[in-house]
Amino acid sequence: MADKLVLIDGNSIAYRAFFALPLLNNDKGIYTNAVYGFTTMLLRILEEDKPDHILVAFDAGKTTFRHKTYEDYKGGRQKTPPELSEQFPVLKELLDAFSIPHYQLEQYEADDIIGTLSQSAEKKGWDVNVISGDKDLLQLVSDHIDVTLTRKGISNVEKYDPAFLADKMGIRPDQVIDLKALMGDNSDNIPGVPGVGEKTAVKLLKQFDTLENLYENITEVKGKLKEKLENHKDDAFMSKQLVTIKRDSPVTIGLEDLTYEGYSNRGVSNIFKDLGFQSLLGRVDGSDQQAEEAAEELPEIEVEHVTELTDEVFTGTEAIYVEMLHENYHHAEIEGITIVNKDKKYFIPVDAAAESDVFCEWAKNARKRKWVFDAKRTVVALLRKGIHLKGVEFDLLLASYLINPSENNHDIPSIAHRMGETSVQYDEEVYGRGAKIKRPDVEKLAEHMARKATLLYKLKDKVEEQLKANHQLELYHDLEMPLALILGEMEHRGVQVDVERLKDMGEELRSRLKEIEEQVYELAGETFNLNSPKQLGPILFEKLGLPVIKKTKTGYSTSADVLEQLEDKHEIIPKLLIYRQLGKLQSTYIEGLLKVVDNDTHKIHTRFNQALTQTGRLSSTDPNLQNIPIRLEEGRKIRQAFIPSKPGWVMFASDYSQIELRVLAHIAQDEKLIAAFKEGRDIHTQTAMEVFKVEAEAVTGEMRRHAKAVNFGIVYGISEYGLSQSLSITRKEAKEFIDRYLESYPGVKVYMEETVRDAKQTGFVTTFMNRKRFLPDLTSRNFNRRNAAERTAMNTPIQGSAADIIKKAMIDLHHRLDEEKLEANLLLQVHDELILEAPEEEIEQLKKIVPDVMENTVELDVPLKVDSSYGPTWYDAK
DNA sequence: CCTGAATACG
DNA sequence: GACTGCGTATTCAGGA
Repeated sequence: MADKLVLIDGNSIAYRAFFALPLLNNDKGIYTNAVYGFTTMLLRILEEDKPDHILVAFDAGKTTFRHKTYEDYKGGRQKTPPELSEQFPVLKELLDAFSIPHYQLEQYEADDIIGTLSQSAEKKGWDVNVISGDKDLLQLVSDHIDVTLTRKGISNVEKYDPAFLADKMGIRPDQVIDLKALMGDNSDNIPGVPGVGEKTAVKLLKQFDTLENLYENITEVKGKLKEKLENHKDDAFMSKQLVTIKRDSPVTIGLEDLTYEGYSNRGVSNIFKDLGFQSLLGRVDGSDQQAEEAAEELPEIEVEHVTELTDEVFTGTEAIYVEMLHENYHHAEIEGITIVNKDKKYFIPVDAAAESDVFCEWAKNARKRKWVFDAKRTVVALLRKGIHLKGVEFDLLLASYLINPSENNHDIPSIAHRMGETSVQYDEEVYGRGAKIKRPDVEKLAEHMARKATLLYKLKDKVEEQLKANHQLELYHDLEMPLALILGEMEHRGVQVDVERLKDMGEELRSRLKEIEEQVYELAGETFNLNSPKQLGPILFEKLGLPVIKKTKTGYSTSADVLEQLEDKHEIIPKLLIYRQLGKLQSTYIEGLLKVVDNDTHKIHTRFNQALTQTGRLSSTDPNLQNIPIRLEEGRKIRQAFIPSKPGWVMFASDYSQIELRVLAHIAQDEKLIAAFKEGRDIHTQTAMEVFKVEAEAVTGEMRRHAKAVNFGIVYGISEYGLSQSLSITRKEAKEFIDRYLESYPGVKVYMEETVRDAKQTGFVTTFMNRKRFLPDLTSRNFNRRNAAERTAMNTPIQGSAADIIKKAMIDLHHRLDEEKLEANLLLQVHDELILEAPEEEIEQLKKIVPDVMENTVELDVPLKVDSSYGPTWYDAK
């Protein structure tokens, strides 16, 4: 096989990576985002392309030979930000660690180096892959030279060969130069012919083939275009000269210098550690060996293995850590328990603990203080063994989440490493990952667990200080910690499921799906995998000739909103929509739920993730019980399978009405919005009256629908485009709506502006209860990122404060049910509603108590409104 | 084993 | 001119 050479345009890729990734700096305070992005791309190239030769080419200095032709070459270009320039030396160090050659040449650009070397390589019969973000490089494409361009960001790439280029742009590689000569390039300050864009240029080239030929036959061009071409003939030819990549630049490096023989794992992982690229460590080979080495560097630790427990083990305050090697603590086997206090470290087999009165008494004594990581996980797991853990006073997981929800690794070793404690290995290093997870010998296990438990001790004061500085102690102690225990109870209790009902629905769906499937094949004239958009696309848009509405990066979009627009164009479309709808029900909600129902009890135990969302909401997994269908009747029937756990009981549900808009009214202190809610008016009608300037009687259904969309949009941090899409109106009309909305509710307008301004100052936004969210992208130079961050700044205090409120309501309700000695139990929380099960006799009381608690858990300047309902199944609680 | 498209919820 | 509404989870196909 031919040798493979990869040539990377270093500046271009670093530049792309820099703007694609948030401006993160590592613990040493140096910016690393460009280096990081470059590295992920490099690792992928090495893994996928497996090159025999490689080079990273860089631009040299400020001036190039092109400046002699044209002084203003690359003029007007923004100066490279210093945050990026400072990363180039680091990048070169990193390449050295990878043993990858890099090269630059005075007076020449990376393009010319690549152009020259790719020519020589091609002559030798090598296959070349050029990697860049710059379309100019496409002129190098040939039978043996592919050019891979980054699209959005850096992970998203497109590989061009001559055929793909022809398909995509309609031109040959050598015409790329003529194309650029005509259309110019703003970023390099290449003039081209003003008024000629890509479309016109391609058209001209299709007709005339080359720039030279175009001007020879200029008489064939008509009108304004001809005039423009003639007036800027010189510009066009100079531009052509500028964009032509030199294929004979005087490089002092040869193909023989580009041989790549792999890198030293040790060197690369050291530089990764140095730069703080923890997540990439797993991608360099030999991590086993590395783990061993890391383990050897750990300080000695002495763990006492005990099976007979005595009171002396417990000092009054201990860290307790319960290990499970699998995520789902409702089923995972407990590997052991570690107790660490200021004196000693103990490892206790779980059965020894469960059988020990001393241990169980200690556990359930709330006056004995316990420090843990993930109280909910710990408590639920121990409960399965009959151990009731009480007196939890510190939860490192929740503390870490509150300090910065955007950190995505809230495990003990990651938190510790962030805080400068390296005395622990990552779980993956000790236990392995994914399918390779395995229990180490008990000595190793005990040591690793003890190290983690010890860190609870070490980190407690630090994180609590930080919570205090953030004014988050109340949020932590009075909201999240008590909530964790309530959620634990809910999860452990589970929800009863009517398995037979689910199976019956599944049977019916199965036959209906089969029927539709056959009809679709009939209409398509062939069979294919109906679940594959990739296979469906060509059938719809090529074979059946339906109009293409939207494309995805991998092909035609066949999403529901596209299909809906094609609904009357072909009989097959409605069938597809129904197939999708029913297929989702079958696979996710029938089969998916049946898989996780406990065979003995017929209950489902979800897990609520309390330390995940960026806004403070909960999420639910394994299964997700927060997205059980409701909007369409077909799907809603799934809820008939969720039933009370005892005969004579009912499902009882209470939900907040428009909590987010009410929260908005309160924080924005908008008088009109507040008044509307105080007077109990229909808020969407009210908005319609304001926006359309009409009386209540004159509000049509259409007007109300539009007003409703605007209200939603406002909560999400509206954009004209977003609103225009959701209402299928023009952007101009959408803008009109938004402007009129903000005129009508001036308080909201001020709130939106102030929130974004303050957030830019401080770098974060907060909620009612001082939940924090950092938004580094607010200062991004990337338009899209910045805009998205601004919308997030507007939305998070609203969504997050609503989350605070319902969480507090859950705690209050839990107390209240206790006080009132009711048997009713909380089962689920779905963002703005609570689902309980209760004896029928309690219905009348609950109808008062639950809304009472939810409505009064906080006092806002607007009333909170709660609607309740109940019935024999969840479906009926509507 | 991971990613992207699609679809479910608030 | 940027190509776009906020927050989630699961399933399937398809490519390493």
